[in-house]
This record gives sequence, C-alpha cells and structure tokens, in this order.
Amino acid sequence: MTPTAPRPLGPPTGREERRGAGRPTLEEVAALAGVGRGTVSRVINGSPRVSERARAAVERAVAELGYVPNRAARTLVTSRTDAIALVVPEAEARLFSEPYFSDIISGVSAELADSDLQLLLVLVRNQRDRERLSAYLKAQRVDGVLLVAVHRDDPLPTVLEDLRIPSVLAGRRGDQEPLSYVAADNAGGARMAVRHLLRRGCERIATVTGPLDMEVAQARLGGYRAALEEAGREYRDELVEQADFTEQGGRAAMRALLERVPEVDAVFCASDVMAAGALQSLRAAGRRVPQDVALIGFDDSIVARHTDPAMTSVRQPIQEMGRTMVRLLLEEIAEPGRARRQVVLATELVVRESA
Amino acid sequence: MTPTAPRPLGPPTGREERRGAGRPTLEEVAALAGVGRGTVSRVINGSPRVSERARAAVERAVAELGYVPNRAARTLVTSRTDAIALVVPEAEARLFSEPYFSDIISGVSAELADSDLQLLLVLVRNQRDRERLSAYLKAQRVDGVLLVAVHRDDPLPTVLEDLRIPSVLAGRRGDQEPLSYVAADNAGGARMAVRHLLRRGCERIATVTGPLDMEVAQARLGGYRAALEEAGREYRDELVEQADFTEQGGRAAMRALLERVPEVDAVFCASDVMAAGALQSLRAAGRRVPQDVALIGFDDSIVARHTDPAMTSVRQPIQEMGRTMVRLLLEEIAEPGRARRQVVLATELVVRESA
DNA sequence: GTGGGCAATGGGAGCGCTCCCACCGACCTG
DNA sequence: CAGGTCGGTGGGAGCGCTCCCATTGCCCAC
Repeated sequence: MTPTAPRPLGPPTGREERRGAGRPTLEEVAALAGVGRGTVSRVINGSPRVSERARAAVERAVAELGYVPNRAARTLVTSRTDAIALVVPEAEARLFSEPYFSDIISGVSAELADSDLQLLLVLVRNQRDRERLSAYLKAQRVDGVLLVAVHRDDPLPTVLEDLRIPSVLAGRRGDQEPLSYVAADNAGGARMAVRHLLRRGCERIATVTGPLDMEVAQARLGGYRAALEEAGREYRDELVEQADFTEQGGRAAMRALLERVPEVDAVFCASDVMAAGALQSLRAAGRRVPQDVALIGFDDSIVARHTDPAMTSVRQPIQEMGRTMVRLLLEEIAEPGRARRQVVLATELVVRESA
Repeated sequence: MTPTAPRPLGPPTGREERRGAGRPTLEEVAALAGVGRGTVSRVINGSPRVSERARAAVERAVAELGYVPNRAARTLVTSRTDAIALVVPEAEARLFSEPYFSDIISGVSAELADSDLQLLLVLVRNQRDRERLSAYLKAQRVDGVLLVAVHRDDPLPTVLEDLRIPSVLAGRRGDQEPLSYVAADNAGGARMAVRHLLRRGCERIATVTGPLDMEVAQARLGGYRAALEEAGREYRDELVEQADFTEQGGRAAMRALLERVPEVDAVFCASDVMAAGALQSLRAAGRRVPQDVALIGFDDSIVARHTDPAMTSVRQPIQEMGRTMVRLLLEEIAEPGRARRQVVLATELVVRESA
C-alpha cells in the first residue's frame, strides 16, 4: 500500500461520522467488518477468492447494518442495469384475448422473482413512443428486451437486432425469424380443432381468420388447411373469411359466410372474441349451435367460458410462454454471443358445448 | 479557477481520445460546445441561469453527438431514481374484472408518457415477495409507488406510510385512509343500479356482495342499502349474500338466495363475474332474466357484454383512475410535504338487457 | 536458506453526473 | 473612480460502487 493518508490502520472503529440519514455504504460495512472495500465487494458479488473468515465477518456486518448495494453506483461502473423491459405495442395488445396480457406478465414476473432483475413496462402507442423507445434502447438503459405482439412490418425487432440487445419475442414475424422467440403451436392447435370438427362428422367447415399480415393468423389458417388436406378434403377459398380479431369482425365474417355458403355446418374461428361475434350472427340467422353449426374458437379466454353455449376452444400456455421468454433472455444476457433460440409450446383443445 | 492541471484552455478540440464504443458524455458535449461541464448540465436540466448563446451551442452539440444523459450517474448523485413502481398483489389482481389490470396500466403509462419516468412493475404473490419489496423500498430504489388492490389488513400501505415514500392507492382500505388514493364511486354506482331496479318496479331486490373485508365490497353494499332506504324500503339481511368475487361464488350465492327467498325478483351483484355465476343459477332454477328476475353486475367488464342476455352493469373509469393516480403521485414527489389527497371518480350505469 | 508461486487482500482510480463555490466581467451606485 | 451587485461560468469534489494492480504472507521446491 502506498503511504498516502496518515490514517491509522488499527482495529475496526465501527462507523465514522455518518452524514445524513443515508443508507450504509460498502465502506461502512468494510470498516465494521475490519476488512477492505475490495473484500466486501468480493463477498457481495460471490467471488470465490475470499477466505472463510473474511466472508463471515462481512456477512455479519452486512446483516447488522442492513446493507443493500446501491444499484446506481454499480450500474455506473459495470454499465449493467439489472433491468429488462417488457415492451407492448398497445394497439395490438387490446386485440388479444383478455387474460393474455396479465398472464404473460404473471409468467414473466414469476420467472424473474429470484433473479434480482427489475421489470420495466413500456407501452408503445404511436410513432413518437416508438422513437422514444429507440432512443431509450440506444442509451443502453436495459440489459434485455421482451417484445410482445409483433406485426410483420414492425420496425422494433429490427432496431433490437441492429443494436444487438439481447431480446426475445412472443411470437414471430414470419417463418424466418432471426431473433429468439417463444410461440404457441398455432398451426397444431388449429389442426386439432378442425380434426375435432371432422370427427364430429362436419362436412362444410369454414374458418374466420385474423389479419393475414400477422403470423399467428397465417399459422392458424395453415393448421385449418392442413387438417382438411390430411383428411382428403378440398381447401376452398369460399369457406375462408378474413377478419380482424374483433367481435364485430367476427359477426360480419359469419354473416358473409352464411350468405356465400348457407349449408356451412362448422366454423373454426382464429380467436374466441371473433367466435363470440360469429355466434351472434349464427343465432340471428336462426342456426342452433352446435346442432346446426359447430363452432370452435381459439385462446380459451374468459369469453369462451361465458358464451351460451360455452365455447370449445384451443388453449395456449400463455403464462408458460412468459416464463420461457425470461429464461431465454437471461441466457442471452449471460452469454451475449450465443445463437438465437426458438421455442414452440404445445396447445391444447378444450372441448365444451359449442362443438 | 485554481491552476491545477497544466491543461491548455485553447479552443474546443472536439473530442479527445474516446475509449471503447461508449456513448458520449457530458464532458464531450462540453468540449464540442466550447463550454464547461457545469453549463452543459445547466442546459440539460433546464436551469434559467444560462445565456442564450451558451444554450444554443450546447443544444447543437447535444444533437450532433446524440447525447443522452447517463441515468445511473445522475441517480448516484441526486439519489432520485426517476422511476416509480406499480405494485400489484397478484392474488387480488386475478379477481378483478378482466380489463381492469390492463386499463390501469394503460392509464398509468399514458400519463407517464412525457415525464421521462420509468415504470417498474412489481407483482407480489406471497410473503417472501412482500419482504423483498419492503427491502427494495427501504433501499430507495423508486421515487414513488402506485399500489393496486388493497385489502383492509394489507401491511404494504403501512410500510409505505412509515417510509414516507410518495404513494397513491387504487381504492382505499377504509373510511379513514391516510394515504392518497383514487377510487371509483362504488357506493354511488351501486345506488344507481338499485334505483334502476326500483324504477323497473322490482319488489324484492337481493344483492350478492364481495368479501366484506374489502372496502369496495362494503361500499357497494352501502350503496345498495342507501338506495333501498331512500325509497322507503326495508333493508333485510335475508336478501344479502356474501361471495368472493368469483363466478363460482356467484353461483352458490344465487342458489342460496333462491332457496331462502324464492320470490326474489331482482339481484344486484357486486361484480360482473359473480353476476355471470348468478345468471347460471337463475337459469338452472328456470327463472327467466330479466322477465322473472332482473340482474345487474358491476365493472362493465368484457364478460358483461358476452352473457346472454347481455348484462346491465356499472362502469368505472378505470383508465382515468390510472391517469389520476400518476398525477397525484407526481405532485407528491415534487412536493414531498404536501397533504395526502383523495379523489373519487364517478361511475355510470350501462343499461343492457338483463335489467 | 533462498526463490518462486499463489491465494488473499487493500485501496487507488475512475465510471458520468450534480452541486457548489470561486471567479469573471458588465453594470450600477454614490 | 472605487466599491458594490449580479448574471453567467468553469471546474473541483464527491456520490458508492467495481476493477485492477500492487503488496502481503504462506507454502513448497531446490
């Protein structure tokens, strides 16, 4: 040690004059434990190069003083922020089946529970928000990003890619998604639903799709088609009607289908909300569900349990998706160079009364 | 200036050797603008004591370098964090009408949009989380707290009170709530609902309440009672059944009421979800809604629009509650000593088919 | 006994800001 | 013209950490 300050190195003096009502600092812990700052830091950060004796002394001092590291000071020097952002484009979020959002959050939060990372929630509602977010990300204020509800032409994932910020999407933009993502098996779920309708003996199975610029909508339509074709049925355009994931859209789509193909005897809707709309149009047209027309939705949302008749629907493990997203993100943060990863989680058909 | 370093004070040299790919710092901005660090800081923070000339030079330099202040460094010295936490006890959150959670978030986020504050989301699911949160708050890692869904005996508000952290509740614990809060006019909404039933000519109006250790449940029951009494009707215990805000609870409560008072001709439920359950029991008992029994819910949630018949319900301005909470919190942060404030927002009866 | 290696340790330097004090010059006053 | 006043300014100090280097003491081999 170079002799700079004439400070006697005697036994620990406890605390020196502590200013204000401030929280204890590393230095105070060190003084109380009778060791140097470096050693305390090593103990706090779990370094192995510390003697048992020193570790015990530090731990005692930490407990006694109720020491909690100052996050800002740490961030300043490490330039880690110990925070991740959950980014939700609001417009899309509203379309999602109702518990979706809270379930994602719930899963994310659960998985984050013992990681000491903060969860920042960022709602993006317009162009200005998008720009602010980009600036924000460029300023490196988070260690990673979870992005929910991606449209095919959303610029945000590209920004994340360019900035090389660890990030995980819920869902993907298309077949070739370079970023890590976690998605439900939408195609598989749709196929199960249509198989179920076929097994029931339905002959003319229609489908109401979501906006086809979204990969979810494409995938669900793909599953519908696959089920028909594997059963040797013909895929017919007149049985497909595009809507926008809203109830009103579902109503209009069903009306159009009834007009075009009056003899339709089953409908697979790409969301419960649209199915609820379809149900109204069916009832208005005097069709009984499921006797005249069988109906299946997607999401197994709260709406599905409250329609009359209760709706058969495809469930996706939303909470598990949230958890998995965090797991992937943490790995990516820990090992920045690693290859992007893709996870697809199984869906499940919940059979109720409507089909 | 004291002559310390032999550093020539010549014209601005632009940037010096910049290390790494780091973001520009205050110092670099100062150099480029040809002013001192202090002046740049003053400009960034909107101090009035800066000449026009200097301000312009700094702003140009900021734009050119794409400078964004380092939040950690700022926090370290000011001990402001520029972040607020939205705390949601998960168990309770799940009981809430479905869009509640997202609407609160949406309002909060909207109001926060141009304040440069970060929104931290904290879900609390058990005792361990509660303790972690307390430690977290003690470590002063947020400037303020928004707390949603408070139970009467929730210890969290007390912690907030003791720590004197600026905080605003959604709802209140009881009549005497010392903390700032924003609540819907639950009593008023309930009264409107029951008045509506009275106007319809209903004679025996029952109610299904929420857990009476929650102030919302108490308030809604209070409104029910007030409406009856102001109409000169008698408040009768046998017409009141307590449930737990769940669908199943609503079902059971309705069964009990039908058994006890078969001649019941109207029911006010303290939530839509419970009303949905009640509806099932009514149907099972062969009662027609609204002809035999009129039914009103509370929350105007998505469920209300999808029951058959569609449910008359009391709407609360949830998003507006979120916005107001932020507004109060910001005021409290800006002026720590100020008196706590209480805001009650009006509710509204949405008449549909069930009553 | 001497030298080398190694684990454990202390503490200086420095992260990028804000705060504050000292200083500068222009302007006003008597 | 000396002596204030005051808006504007520069930059040292310091916030609480981590990083890293130098130093220590110990053990083992030669």
